[in-house]
Amino acid sequence: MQSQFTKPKLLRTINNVLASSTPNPRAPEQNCLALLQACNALPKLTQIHTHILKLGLHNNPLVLTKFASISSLIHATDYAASFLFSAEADTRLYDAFLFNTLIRAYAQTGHSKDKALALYGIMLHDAILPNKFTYPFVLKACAGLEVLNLGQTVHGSVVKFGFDCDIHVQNTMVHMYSCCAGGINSARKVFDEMPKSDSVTWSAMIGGYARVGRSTEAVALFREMQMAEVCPDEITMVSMLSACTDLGALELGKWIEAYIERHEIHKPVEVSNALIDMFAKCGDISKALKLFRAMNEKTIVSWTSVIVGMAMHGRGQEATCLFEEMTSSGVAPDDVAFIGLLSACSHSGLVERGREYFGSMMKKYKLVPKIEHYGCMVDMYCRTGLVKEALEFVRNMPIEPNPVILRTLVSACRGHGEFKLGEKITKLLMKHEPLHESNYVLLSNIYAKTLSWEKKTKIREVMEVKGMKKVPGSTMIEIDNEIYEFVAGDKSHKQHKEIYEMVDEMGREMKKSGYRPSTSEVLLDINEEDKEDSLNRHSEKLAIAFGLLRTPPGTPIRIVKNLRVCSDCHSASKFISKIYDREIIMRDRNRFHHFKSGQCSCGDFW
DNA sequence: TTAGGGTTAG
Repeated sequence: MQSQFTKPKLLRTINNVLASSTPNPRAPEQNCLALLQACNALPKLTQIHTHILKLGLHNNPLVLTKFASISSLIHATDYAASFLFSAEADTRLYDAFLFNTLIRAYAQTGHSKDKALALYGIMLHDAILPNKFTYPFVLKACAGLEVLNLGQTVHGSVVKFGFDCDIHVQNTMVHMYSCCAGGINSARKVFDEMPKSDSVTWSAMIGGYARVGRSTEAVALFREMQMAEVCPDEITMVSMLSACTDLGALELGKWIEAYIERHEIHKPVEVSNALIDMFAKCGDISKALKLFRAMNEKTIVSWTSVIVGMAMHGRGQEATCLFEEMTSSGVAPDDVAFIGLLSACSHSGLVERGREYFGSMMKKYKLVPKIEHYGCMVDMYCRTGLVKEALEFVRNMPIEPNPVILRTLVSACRGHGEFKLGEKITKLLMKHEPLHESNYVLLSNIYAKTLSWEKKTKIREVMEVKGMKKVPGSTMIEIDNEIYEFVAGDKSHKQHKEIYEMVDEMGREMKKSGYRPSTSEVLLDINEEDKEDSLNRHSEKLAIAFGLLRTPPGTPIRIVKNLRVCSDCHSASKFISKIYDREIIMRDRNRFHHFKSGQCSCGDFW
């Protein structure tokens, strides 16, 4: 459109026709189409709109379709829709192509996907038969809105109208189901029943598994894809890299990188971004930085990925430098970049800088802070022990604090002896979210800390009655391209005997070096000896023991914990890194810990 | 004259 508009001849045409009081009566339709072709801005569109009405073409499907398509190109879909679906319009005269044009426009824009579905509803109401192009748009809208029920209804129509053998429609169906909460198994069912599949089909399913955190299945499916001799493309690679990132599987990630090179797979910016994110979150931040520096074209996503990576590795200072470099290079930060930046300040205890950046969001960059940004600030105050400031900040927030923020406050209260206040906030939370298990866990932990065992037991009983369970802590380790997962007290592994012997040996050696188990962190009403035993069976220690057994001396041990690392395992890892001369790289829910020669990169601040 | 899968945070 841009190039057409700059053509002076077309400009003259549009102005001449609009100025003329007697448009060519023999070809009003062509006249309008030519006008629309040359249109690239809303003021012109409104003039053409008047023109269409003047010529009595408001029921001409050809003109209306062109009107809709041009409108969507210049982001004026709402304007077109209000004209096309005004009270006077006879929408029964419209065809599928006309509807598709608007549905596509709405399905592709961020906040208007519901309008795409509304139009599909009108289409069915007016008995206008959808065609094979309608469904990919409609399903995309369902995927974006994550409306499983509606998606299932649409699935029914697809079957009813006989479009269920079209591979494009089926692929979007897999995508739609995999985007909706609780829909992943339906996605797999559609996937399994497809008579033919291509790289899009496999990427949609692999991406779906990666999205819901069933990354082991994503990896398994990629192996099946190779067996089925379907060639993966760059999009499959991005999905696979997401899965590696989720699993913390550095070796597999490196293999994917090599695969891309070996098969000369096209490397658009999204692939590089996914690689940066993978290396950063799998523990190799220097490689992530190296890739980032080598990129010719950097997008806001590239910058944000590397900033977040730095933050996770406790290099907050460097994260802020990268942010400064980004803005000087002319890339404007968005709200996601600010979440990365603020969490970098939070993770590195840069309170003053965090405050300054938060202030600059509105003043300098005209961005309105969202609840997540307020959350970062509360997190920052709480981590640094500034509980009073955190409470003051929440009181002065222009928006209501969400449960995430309240839970951050409660944790801080527990950590800094403000038990009464913590209890008060938690009870408030439980009123609002009676089925959210972490509220109960928080309260139960406060009772454990204040040695109120009776109250704690009662909470646990309530949880049991309501059928809630605490998410079990687990630690993963990747050895020889296999991923092993341990939970506390795990005996499911073939080598569990050797692992427990190793754990005992580790305990003896650590005690010789001055390690004292932090039994105060064990929130159970048991004696000291049992507490020690319970600490030794933590998933982190089991994974480290397994790593010591199965990897060559002197090589680093990389482990991934699903929750925040416990303080005893944190302290034990320091001792182990020194005693066994091993670097231990641990990713927990929030960040990385690099243990080396008895020290941790986080400086005990996490 | 219209179609499908992908990257950053939470």
